[in-house]
Amino acid sequence: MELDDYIAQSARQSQTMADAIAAALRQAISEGALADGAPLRQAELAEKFRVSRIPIREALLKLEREGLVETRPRRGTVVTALDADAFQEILEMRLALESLALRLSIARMQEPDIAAACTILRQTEDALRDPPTTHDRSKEFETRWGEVNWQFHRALYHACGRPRLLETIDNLHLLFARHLRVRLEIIAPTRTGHESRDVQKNRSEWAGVVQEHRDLLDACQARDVSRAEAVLERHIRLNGDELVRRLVAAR
Amino acid sequence: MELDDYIAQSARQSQTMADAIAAALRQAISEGALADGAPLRQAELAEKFRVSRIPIREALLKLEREGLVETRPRRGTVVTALDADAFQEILEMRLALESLALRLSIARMQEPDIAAACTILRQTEDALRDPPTTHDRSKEFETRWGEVNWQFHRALYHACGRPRLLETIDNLHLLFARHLRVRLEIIAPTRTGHESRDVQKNRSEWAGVVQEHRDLLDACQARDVSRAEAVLERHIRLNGDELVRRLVAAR
DNA sequence: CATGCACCGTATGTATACAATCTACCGTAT
DNA sequence: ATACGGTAGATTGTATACATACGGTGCATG
Repeated sequence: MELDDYIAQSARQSQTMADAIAAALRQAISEGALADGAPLRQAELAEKFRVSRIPIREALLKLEREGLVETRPRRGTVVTALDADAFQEILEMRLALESLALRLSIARMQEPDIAAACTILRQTEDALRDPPTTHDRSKEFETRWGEVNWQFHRALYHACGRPRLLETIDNLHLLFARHLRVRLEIIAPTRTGHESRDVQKNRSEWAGVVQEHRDLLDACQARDVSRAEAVLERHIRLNGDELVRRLVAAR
Repeated sequence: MELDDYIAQSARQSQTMADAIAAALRQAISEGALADGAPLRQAELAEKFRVSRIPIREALLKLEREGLVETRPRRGTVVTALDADAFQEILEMRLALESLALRLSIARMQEPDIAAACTILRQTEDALRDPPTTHDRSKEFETRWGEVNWQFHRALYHACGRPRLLETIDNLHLLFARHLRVRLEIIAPTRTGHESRDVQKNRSEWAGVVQEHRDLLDACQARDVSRAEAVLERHIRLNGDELVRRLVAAR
C-alpha cells in the first residue's frame, strides 16, 4: 500500500490537510510500512501528497508528539526506533495506566458498556474461527485481529470517562503495536515453507488471549476490581514480557 | 512580564524560533499570565515575537501536544480550561505514573541520586525559612517554591531511567501546576489586608509538605518501596484533593 | 599518506503572499 | 420585534520563494 492510498481514506473526513496527512502517515508507520529510522523528507512527502511542505511539517509535528517520529532541528525527521528498554518502559506505563482506567471503569460500568465489550469479544472469537489460508491473507488477518483485540480493551476502559487517560493509553498502544509488528517481522519473518506452522502457533497463542479476555470481562461484570486488575496485569505482562524476551534474545 | 521578555530568555538556547516561542509561551501560560480560554491569535503573536506566523503555528502545535492549548480548525487556538473533573483526572494519572517512577527509581538509586535529592530538600527548607515580606515578593516566592518543590520530586524519579515516563510526568505536572496557580488566584485572591495571614497559612502548609518530603527521602534511602509509595500517594492526594475540594466548593 | 579546510549540494527553517472559511453585523421580510 | 439571509472583515490554512545550516567531497598542506 502506497502513501497515496492512505491519504484518500482520511482526506475528506479531516478538516485540514495537515490532519489528513498526519492520519495517513500515522497509519502507514503503525502498519510497519516504514522501517525504524527511515527518513521522512519533507519535499518527498510533499510531492507524494501533492501539497506544499507546510502541511507536511505540521503533520510531522503531530506525529512527533505521539512519539512515532523524531526530529532533530535542521537534520530531518526519522521514524522512531525503539529498543528493548523503550519497549519495556512503554509496557510498564501501559500497565500502570490501563490498570487505573480499568479500576475507574468498573466502578462506573453500565449494562451497555458490558454488552459492547461482549459483542467485540464475540467478534474476536469469530475472527479466530476463520483462520487465513494463504500467506497474503495471513498478514491481513493479523492486522485485523490486532485491531479487534485492541477494540476490546478500549471497550473495557471506555466507561472510565477520563479522556486524557484514554488518549494516553491509545498513544502508548499505538507505539507498542507498531514495534510489536516490526520486531516480530524482523525476528520471525514468515518464510514460504513455514507459513502454516507460524499461523498455527499464533492461533493457539491467540486462543489464550481470548480466554484471558473472557476472564477479564467476567471480573468486570462481577465488579471484582482486584481480580480484574490481576488478570489484566497478567494479560499485558504475558504478551509484553514474551516479546521483550524475544527482542533481547534476538539482539 | 510581557511575552517579549519570555522570548529573550530562551531565544539563544533553542535552535529554532518555533522552539523558543513554544518555550516562551509555555512559561507564560504556566505562570498564569494568560487566563483560561484566552485566545492566541497568530497574527498578534507573530507581531509580538517579530516573526512570521509559520513558527507561531508550529509553536502552538507543540503546546497543543502538551495539552496547554486547544485548537479547533479554522477557529483558532485558546488556552485550555480545565474543570474539576479534568483536574481529578490529571491527579489520578500523576498518582499512577509517579508511583511507578518512584518504585523503579528506588531499585536503581545510587548515592549521588540520594545526595542530589538531599541537597534540593535542604534548599526547600532554606526557602521556607526566608519568607517573603512584601506582597510583591509573596507571589515570586510562591513560584520559586513551587519550582524547587517539583525539583525534589524530579530528583527522586530521575534514577528510574525511563525518559518517556519522566516526560509524561513532567507534562502532567505542568498542567497541574498551571491550574493550581490560576484556580487559587481565582478562589483566594491576595487582598491587600490579608497578605500576612495568607502567607502564614501557606507557610504552615508548606512545612507539612517538607516533612512529607523528608519521610519520602527516608523511605527511599531505606529502599522501602511500599512505605515510599504510601507516603507519595498520601502526599499527592493530600495536596490534590485539597484543591479539588476547593474547586468544587467554589463553582 | 593523513589531516584540515573550503566549497557546494541538499534539506530544513522562515518570510511573504494568496485562498478559503468563519464570525459578526446589518438589512430585510414575516 | 424577531428571525433569516447576505455581505464584509478578520483569521486561519496553504502555496511559493528565500535564507540558512548541515554534510560530504575534493584539494591543498604538513
